[in-house]
Amino acid sequence: MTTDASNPTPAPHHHFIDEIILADNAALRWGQNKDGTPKVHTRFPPEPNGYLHIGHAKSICLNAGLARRYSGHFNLRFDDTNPAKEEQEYVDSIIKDVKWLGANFDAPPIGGGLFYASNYFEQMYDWAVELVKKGHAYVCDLSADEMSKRRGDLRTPASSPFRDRPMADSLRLLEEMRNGKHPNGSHTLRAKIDLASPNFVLRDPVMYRVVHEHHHNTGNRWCIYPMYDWAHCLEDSLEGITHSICTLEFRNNRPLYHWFIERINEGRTADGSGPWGKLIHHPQQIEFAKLRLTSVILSKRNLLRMVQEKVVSGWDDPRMPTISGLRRRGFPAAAIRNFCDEIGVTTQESTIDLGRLENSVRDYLNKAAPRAMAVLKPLKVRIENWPRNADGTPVVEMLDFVVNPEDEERGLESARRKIAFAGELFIEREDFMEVPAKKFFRLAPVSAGGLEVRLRWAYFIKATGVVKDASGEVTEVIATYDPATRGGDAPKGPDGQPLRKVKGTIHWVSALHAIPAEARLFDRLFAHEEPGHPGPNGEERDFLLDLNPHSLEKVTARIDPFLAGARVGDTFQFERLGYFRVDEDSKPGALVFNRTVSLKDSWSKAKE
RNA sequence: UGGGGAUUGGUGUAACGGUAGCACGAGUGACUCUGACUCACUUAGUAAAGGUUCAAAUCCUUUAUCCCCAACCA
Repeated sequence: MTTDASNPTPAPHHHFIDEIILADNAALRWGQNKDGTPKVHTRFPPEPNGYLHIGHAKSICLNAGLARRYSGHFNLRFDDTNPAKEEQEYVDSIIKDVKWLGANFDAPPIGGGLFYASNYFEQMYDWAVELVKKGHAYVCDLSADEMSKRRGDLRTPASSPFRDRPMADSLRLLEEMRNGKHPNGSHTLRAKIDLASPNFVLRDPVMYRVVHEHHHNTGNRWCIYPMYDWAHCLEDSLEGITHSICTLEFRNNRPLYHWFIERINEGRTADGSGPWGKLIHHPQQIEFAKLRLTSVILSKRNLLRMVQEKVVSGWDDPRMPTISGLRRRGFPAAAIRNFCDEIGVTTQESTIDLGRLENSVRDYLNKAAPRAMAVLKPLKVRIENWPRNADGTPVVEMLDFVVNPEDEERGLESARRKIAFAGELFIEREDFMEVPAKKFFRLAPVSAGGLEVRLRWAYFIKATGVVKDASGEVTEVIATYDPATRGGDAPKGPDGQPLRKVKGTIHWVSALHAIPAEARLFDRLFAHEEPGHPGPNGEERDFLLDLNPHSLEKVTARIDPFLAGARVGDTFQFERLGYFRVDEDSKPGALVFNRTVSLKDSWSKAKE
């Protein structure tokens, strides 16, 4: 159903990272490829400790997009340096999600490859030994608690009694740590930088800690694991990354990123003639503002909590902002990409209205999704003057239905299919009012001032009466149709113009033919724009207090029998209702549709 | 309290000393076999105060507000 041609990606917006790359390329700062083009190599480096979400999509689109734009390469790399939090399940889901988003790390033209930080552990260890030998690192015996106490504060420096430990001792202890001779928390390897630095990141940061734990990739080969700062710059260096793009909170870490590489490069030369061999590649770190969305939680910690506390059905609950949740909800990858491009890339933190994301989805699906008719909350309409066969059964007519009037290639001439009409149907309960409000263009009894309306692609009808149950609720509408309006067009006069017009067109399904299906209607998960916003006295509040109790509504809809053949993942526009995707929970003969997003509705807005 | 950053219409984002523009939203209207889509018009902004300059969103000074940093997380 979905083709890229039907939705050309708009020209990408230029931002400050483009400026940096353009300047680097002009100066050939990162050298050239074999064909002479300047090198550009980016990466997306998730820790496999959770599922990816829309915020990661911004980073993925940025990094892969830059690689594409500058004929560069893009890597997917797992920053798997903490076995305590990481799992294979997350690795698998991340690979799937990144591919689904179209960031082709494993295929030309941008594919740079799939990598694991854990595959570099041996090299990292060698370099750590090198730093000890160069006098830039030492083994510290302080416990985490003691180290924290000795961290100092804004005014006072940190301290460690092990800072001047002889190099030989540190070398021996580091090897013992690696060989499993020491328990968790007993020792760390620390960089010897500046215990009085106003930047806490530089107060002799930990490079390695002892963690006796199984690792999803390296198994039990290691019991010391590198910290982020020590590992990340080396991973980038080993992969030849030119532009290491991360989020704003790593700004304080940038000096350390450079410090480590510079210390390794001490005593190294371009031709390898120095005592320590060849220089290693020194990438550039660039920070940008992460995505924030109104009414959306985007922290792995809190998303994990929602999964664990079963506030949602799982990481892929269609209300979740995870990539897997959005996919299941029906957000196309191309729409997410368009969104990420539209919102821009800057260094100022901002919050995007969730409506922007939904608009990107509507824009895309409007062009791409075939139409169908379905009724969410049915109200029966009986057409009293509908003809019957000799045996008393109603006549069944087959009418034309346009598959997608927004199809750019063919417009209204696009494919048509047949839909059955037999005089008895369901319309949306909302499309009928016993006493019509002002500006209500839909069905209402003629006696109450109701107008003639069009049943889409079928006939003009007028409501002539209602049937009510004991409680006074309308259970059925009696109507008459005009046979001269077959197909939904009014008879035309000699000038070719229709002789009359109707204000309202409503959707319907044939009561004799429609099939039932479950429709899941979603609203935002949180009722407040800033979940967990501070209370009236500035006190902290649990973000779960802002949960929207009405974020999920299930209804039994009546749908066009044509949809019986729909498969999981298929997306349709149910006319006037929104876009719906067939959910994984569907079973043969029992379809489940997720409403991806509703159509804009200026009538419901006008009512308010 | 130290250090590092950020402030342009309701929201997001351009303008790199020389006409404050674009998008989204909102409003109005047109069109319409989806109250959708599309189209037209309207709306509204340089955080504050000083200074430099022929000229300041842009440079300088001060102030205000917000974000990040004292994990053996990333």
